[in-house]
Amino acid sequence: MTKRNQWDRCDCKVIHEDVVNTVKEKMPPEETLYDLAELFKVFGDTTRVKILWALDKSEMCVCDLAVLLNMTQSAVSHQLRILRQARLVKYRKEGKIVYYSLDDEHVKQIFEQGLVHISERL
Amino acid sequence: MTKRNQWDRCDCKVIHEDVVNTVKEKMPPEETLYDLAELFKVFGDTTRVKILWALDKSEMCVCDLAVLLNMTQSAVSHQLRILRQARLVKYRKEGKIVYYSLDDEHVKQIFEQGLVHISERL
DNA sequence: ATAATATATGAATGATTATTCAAGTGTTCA
DNA sequence: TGAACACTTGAATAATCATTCATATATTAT
Repeated sequence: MTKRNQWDRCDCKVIHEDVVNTVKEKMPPEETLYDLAELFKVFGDTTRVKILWALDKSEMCVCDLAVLLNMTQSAVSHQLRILRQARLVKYRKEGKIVYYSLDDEHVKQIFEQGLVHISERL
Repeated sequence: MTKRNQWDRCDCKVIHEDVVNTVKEKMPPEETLYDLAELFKVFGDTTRVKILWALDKSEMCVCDLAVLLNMTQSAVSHQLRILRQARLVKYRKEGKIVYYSLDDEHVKQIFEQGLVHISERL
């Protein structure tokens, strides 16, 4: 008596086998899809979207962003670290003040594509 | 003796007041930025990225996707619900089989912009 | 009607994560 | 030197979320 698992119960794997295999061949490497998801995860937070949008308008220091977003400077700093690690923002120090700015010209385009999608679902 | 809060300790709000105000005026409405983040949150998961990528290549049923991604049908179905709610995929029923396909021509463009960013950080 | 199949879904669980709090580093100014 | 400032960071907490498991619905075949 062979034990059945979830896969054995699906006939599609036989019926659509060639479709699945063709798609499988066309899929990018696992790592690429993972990196892509990780990048979008960074965009998937209101605070970070606000920061990126603000920095697209003007270079700003951490304190400016905290005032603008009405958040603690600590919370902003934590989010800036994530944006730094994703190489979406860069910074320059001027005395004790740290000025952040965008480090990617594609951010705006990604946002715009997202906005198109949002505006279409009315 | 006036109690000081976090905002009182920051001089930037005085120094950079006009910059902050100018940026504030240029910011999109709160709701737009929230929706944008919600959309990217949907893209911010490896499973969903894989599903979207696969559906861009071919219409597929839930079982096909489960086999392709080596996941349980239940897990795939849960993620498809999220993609449906975000209006990124649509479906058609054929008997007991449900075929899913992409419902947005911008998905590919958003992915491509993301890939450009990833490929540039070497 | 019953069994098998394809999919959906609610509850539970474990993992991830945004924010807060407290403490730290480094710089400027008195 | 020391106090104030701008910012960073680690730990704790609370909220969110992906997956699993069990069950439910709908369709087809016997």
